[in-house]
Amino acid sequence: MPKMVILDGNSLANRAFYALPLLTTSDGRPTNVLQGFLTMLFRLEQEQHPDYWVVAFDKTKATIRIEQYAGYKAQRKETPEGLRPQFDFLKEILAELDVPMLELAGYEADDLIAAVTKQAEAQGMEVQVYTGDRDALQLISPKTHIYLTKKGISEVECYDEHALWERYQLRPLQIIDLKGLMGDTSDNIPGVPGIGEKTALKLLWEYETVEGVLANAEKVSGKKLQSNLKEYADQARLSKTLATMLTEVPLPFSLENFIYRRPQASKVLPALNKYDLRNVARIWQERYARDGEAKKDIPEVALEQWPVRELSEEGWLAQIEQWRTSKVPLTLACRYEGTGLQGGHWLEWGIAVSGETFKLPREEGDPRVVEAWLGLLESEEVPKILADTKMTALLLGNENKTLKGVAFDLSLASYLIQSSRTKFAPLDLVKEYVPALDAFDSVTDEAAALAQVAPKYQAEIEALGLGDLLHKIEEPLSFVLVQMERQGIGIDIQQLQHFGEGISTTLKQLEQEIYALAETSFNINSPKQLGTILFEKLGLAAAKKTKTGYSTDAETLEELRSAHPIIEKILDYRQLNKLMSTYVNGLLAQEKDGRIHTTFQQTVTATGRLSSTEPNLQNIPIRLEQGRQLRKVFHPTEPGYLLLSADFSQIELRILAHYSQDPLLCESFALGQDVHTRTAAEVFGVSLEAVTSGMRRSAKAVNFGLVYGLTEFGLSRDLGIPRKESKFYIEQYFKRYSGVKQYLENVVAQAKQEGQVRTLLNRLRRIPELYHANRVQRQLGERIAMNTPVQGTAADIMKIAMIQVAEGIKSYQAAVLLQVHDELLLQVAPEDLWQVAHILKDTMENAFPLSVPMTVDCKVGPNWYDLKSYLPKVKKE
DNA sequence: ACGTTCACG
DNA sequence: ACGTACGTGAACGTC
Repeated sequence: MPKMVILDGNSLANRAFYALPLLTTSDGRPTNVLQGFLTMLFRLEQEQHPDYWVVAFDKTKATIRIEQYAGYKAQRKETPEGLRPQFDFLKEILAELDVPMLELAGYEADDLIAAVTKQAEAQGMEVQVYTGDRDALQLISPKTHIYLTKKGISEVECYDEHALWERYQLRPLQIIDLKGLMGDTSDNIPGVPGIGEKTALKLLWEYETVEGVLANAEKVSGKKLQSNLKEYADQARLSKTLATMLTEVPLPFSLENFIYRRPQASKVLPALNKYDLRNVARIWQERYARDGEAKKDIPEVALEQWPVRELSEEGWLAQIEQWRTSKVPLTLACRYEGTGLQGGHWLEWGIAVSGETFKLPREEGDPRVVEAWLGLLESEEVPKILADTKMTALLLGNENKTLKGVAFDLSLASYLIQSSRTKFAPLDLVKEYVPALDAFDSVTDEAAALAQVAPKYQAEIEALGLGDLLHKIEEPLSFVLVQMERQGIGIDIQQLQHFGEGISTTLKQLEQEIYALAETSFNINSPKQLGTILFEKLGLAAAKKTKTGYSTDAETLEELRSAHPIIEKILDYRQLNKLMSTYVNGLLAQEKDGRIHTTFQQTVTATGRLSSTEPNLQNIPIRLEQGRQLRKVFHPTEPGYLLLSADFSQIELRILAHYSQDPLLCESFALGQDVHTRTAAEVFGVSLEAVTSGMRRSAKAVNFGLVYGLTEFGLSRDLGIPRKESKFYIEQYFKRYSGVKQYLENVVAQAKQEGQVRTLLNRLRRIPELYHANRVQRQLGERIAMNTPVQGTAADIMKIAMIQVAEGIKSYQAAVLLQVHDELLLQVAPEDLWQVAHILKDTMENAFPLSVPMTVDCKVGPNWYDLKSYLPKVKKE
């Protein structure tokens, strides 16, 4: 049954005005009604999911009732000063929210509500009326429920026939009689003098209606009451008439005008911000985040069943030929066994095109048909719409076929629209527009569904300006990642095992020493058991706590280093155990034919970076020498080849310089200075020559922090200095680098306005945290707003570089093996080293020119540990 | 399934 | 008074 929700605008606004303290915008406009009304509106929207909704308002002209009774509402006070303007503000915001409003000259909101209710009931709808006015209880019916505001405004109480009976022992229409007898001072309905709610109820319980009461006036107890009923009989009848909500209103339009449309974030947030309605914006944003971002203003798609066309072998050949020449986009679904790199292979294809589907199974298929089909998949000319380009390309690659002609990748599109999404399976992609869908019945069903939602994704990509990012960066990048994953990186298993044996020996020793010092054996890997030993048995002072108990992380233990000899052993144990379990054992488990093939995830991070799994080759140790040794086991897959690494120098700070145009930061890069040294000179007010290593270290931490959204706490912790000192550094920094300060403030302010930020290449990240009820979360949102454009732009630039590098080195004996955010690792034949290194450096430095120069440092060597600088930086004139 | 810890940029 | 630097993935223990 469709659901119609009707709101009594005037009544609710009044309620809100009196229920809430008088809040104002910074320039003094009152907003408490807006806050109260909208809070309630959003709550009911979320809880009730109306199919139709409308807010009714009084029209401030003479109403029919004044013709009936000159005194009607005469006693009513002037609308209070603070309330009146809020009606206009409210209507303005409701318009932005696409909430239909209804007002009609000569009628009160009450009457409009009654008329809409009756009409909606007649059309078989369920009706909910939200009001603070008990008069509306007269509308209750099996189909209509009234929601009365409780104490505040956002709390409501639902009345149906049963609840009404519980409360008053009256039937809905008797509410009119109740008012006829007792009157209503606020509307100046007189009623009968001496009759309040108590007496009126008693009379109605006995005699049902005003007419019944008047007819039996002699029988009622109480002389004064009897005489009043006689004297004011006409007034009682008139009062009853005045209290009756009119249902015969000539509504100038149909209920279709009240169809619910999901408010659009792009209109809602600016409208709320205009009135400083931060709390309301927060509620909206939370709801919007919970519901799933992309659903916001997207209509659901009604999936059609597309018929499956059966073809003979000759028919298939003819059909494939027809697709080859017609070049209509084919939407593909693929069922397969195994996974991309583990020799997985396709089982059947679902093909959807122009309202029809086709199923091509590998098994019964005529080999000629399969060959022809694979030829089509390899054709650049035939456009394909796919759910997962990378997996498809890997599967085809397993039989030496090269996927070409990808016109639209739905997973990547969805990721660009909602970078926070976690599920990109075909069913998830379709469910975004067809929430009720549970499963696909067949591969043709899946292809048809994908084909029907694809235009929605395409439209959304266009609307958000993400087309170039999708087609020029993410889609081409998929193919580069496929090459890299297939190539893998060489790993020296024997060396790794040897490395592991050394660690094992040390670990066993440390284990025994720890047990001896603790005078008991326990599981050192259990933070819980370790905490008990350290802080209870050994009585060490617990500094931090976690949710579940004592904190035993390295930072905490470091503080205790001098307190007990066991601490140092534990820290060593932890470090070695990490190397052993995650790296030695982890990598050994992943090795195949002397190589490691990672999987690069292209739709995981919120910022646009890649991630690497099974194994993660983006977090191989480097900072500590002991772990760094591990890099010795990584080498080229081809004998005699060299590893060539290239990393962007200070890419994030350069992007910050570009964004902020801060003169000092830009100059520093333009002159090719050491940026940390320059920062130290500025912050400490000394010459470049006078910068000490300590000063540089502090400045470096500040520079790092900047990119993360600098905090006093973070900096003080990072440098191990008091908050006061870190505060001083930050102040000094922003004094000198005021352009950076200005930029960071601007990006946060803009993010709060728009609820999102973008990178230089237009990548989008929505930031619901900015509107979270929790302050800590909101501050996180601000740091995200500062960090994402910088980190995300770096990711964009690296992706462009990867595509160009892969293309640029094609004719050389070289391959890209890994990407580690700001580093590319290649292997190259010695004879091609010089040329490939030049191409690499040149391509990366010019992938996306900024207003400051980009510098790439190259290194070369036999393995990932022994790398020496190559192509030393050329001083620019 | 979740929390803690720690490896990387 | 609180809880904090941004972005990830893996191993392990605990529930």
